[in-house]
Amino acid sequence: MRVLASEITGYKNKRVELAGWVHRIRSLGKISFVILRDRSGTAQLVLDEKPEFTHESVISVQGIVKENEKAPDGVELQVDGESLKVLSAANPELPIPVNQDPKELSLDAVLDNRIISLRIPRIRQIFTLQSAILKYFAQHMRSEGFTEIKTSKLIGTGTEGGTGLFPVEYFDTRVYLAQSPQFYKQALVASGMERVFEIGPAYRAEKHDTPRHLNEYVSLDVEMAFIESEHDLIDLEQRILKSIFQGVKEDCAKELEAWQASVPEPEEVDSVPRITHDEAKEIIGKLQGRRVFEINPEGERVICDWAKKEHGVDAVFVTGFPRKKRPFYTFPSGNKTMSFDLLFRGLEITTGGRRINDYGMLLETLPRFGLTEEGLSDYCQIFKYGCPPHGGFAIGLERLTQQILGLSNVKEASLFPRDRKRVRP
RNA sequence: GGGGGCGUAGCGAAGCAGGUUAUCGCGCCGGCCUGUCAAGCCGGAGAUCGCGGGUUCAAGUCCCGUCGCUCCCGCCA
Repeated sequence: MRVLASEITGYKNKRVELAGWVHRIRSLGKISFVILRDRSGTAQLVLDEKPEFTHESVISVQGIVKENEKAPDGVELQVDGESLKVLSAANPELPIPVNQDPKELSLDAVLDNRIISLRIPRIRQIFTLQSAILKYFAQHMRSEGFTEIKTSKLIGTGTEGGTGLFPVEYFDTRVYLAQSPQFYKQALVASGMERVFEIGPAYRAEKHDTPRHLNEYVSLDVEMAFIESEHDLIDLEQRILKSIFQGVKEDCAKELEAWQASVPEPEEVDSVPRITHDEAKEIIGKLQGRRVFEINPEGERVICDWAKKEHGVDAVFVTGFPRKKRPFYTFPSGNKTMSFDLLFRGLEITTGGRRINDYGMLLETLPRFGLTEEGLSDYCQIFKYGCPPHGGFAIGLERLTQQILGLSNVKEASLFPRDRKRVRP
């Protein structure tokens, strides 16, 4: 019966089968050591002959688990040569090394050879951690009575004015890839679900090419009824982040350690300051010694450094964005809005806010953004027949992953990133 | 969309006051080796120097164009 590499310690002096990829071969002639890798980790095999297989071939072996202080983990598998099976031979000329530190590899080499680079333990850890984020996000949402939804990614019109749309040929008409599930999650709140969340792709046809942009990313979307202001949403996001961070800390201790990374403690999440857009500009201006008109990426880093120093946490909620900086559906508050961003370790990972839920207010607002009721008739329908006050936000999955691990490029946090030039593999 | 940097073997790099056969590490192939831990030692193969054009007796090296990558800005999650 097959056991996992990480489990053999529990099978001392027993006969077991291991199966996996050949991670490393150290042949000394009459004795050879092979590091076998499977989803759980690695184990050392001892062979009495020179291996005939190549690195990264998939093999299965049987043997007795023996204790030996000279073995890497104190135990190793003394392989019964007869039992060795090469299940799938790998070409010896690997495009990139799997058993070396990937820090030396260029991002291009890693992404061009994605199928192979994901075998590199350190790289696969990124996605183990990302999986934990997804798990604890969904778990937390359910614990607060949110319904998980999956909405169409083919839409008739855009929602996030300003951001580009990818046109899609749809029979004899043209539709677009959704920039966000914005309209649908609002519609479902109004449908009576009250609280919904969606984990799904979002598409942005921006020609940006930066270490923090993807043209396709995974959005952790939340929308909730019966709120009064963005502060209810910030409270919710803090609870979500605490769950995610605690879960990641429990499940991914190994990954965090390997990456020399850490997640904020619950007290730190609780102490993330909430400052207005105007206050943020003032603080950044003071620290940079010049007037600040917009919060640019450098400003985002500066304000997070400030939060770290003043509040002991490397994150900040920025509220009160001016109306013209936010989409038309954002609930106004004077010439500001009930909206917020979350900057985490110098990068924006969330945008959200209360939405306009009053039909009349919406109709008044549309012209200010050059929009018409006719052009947004489906959307306007949501508010015609009773829609509670509500709001929501979205967390960028890859960005959150990137910031937790300190990755230098968000593409590293996407299994198969799509950017301006890359549509493969 | 604007600006900077870089393209040399499968991977990572050196060579760039122009000058014989383009160098190093890892990997790969062959040999030796019974306790390896990025094993070690010996030998070997592997490069149209991104592509196109130009200057020159001579171009990886200089000039122009082009493609690709990368970083910064704008915009966003």
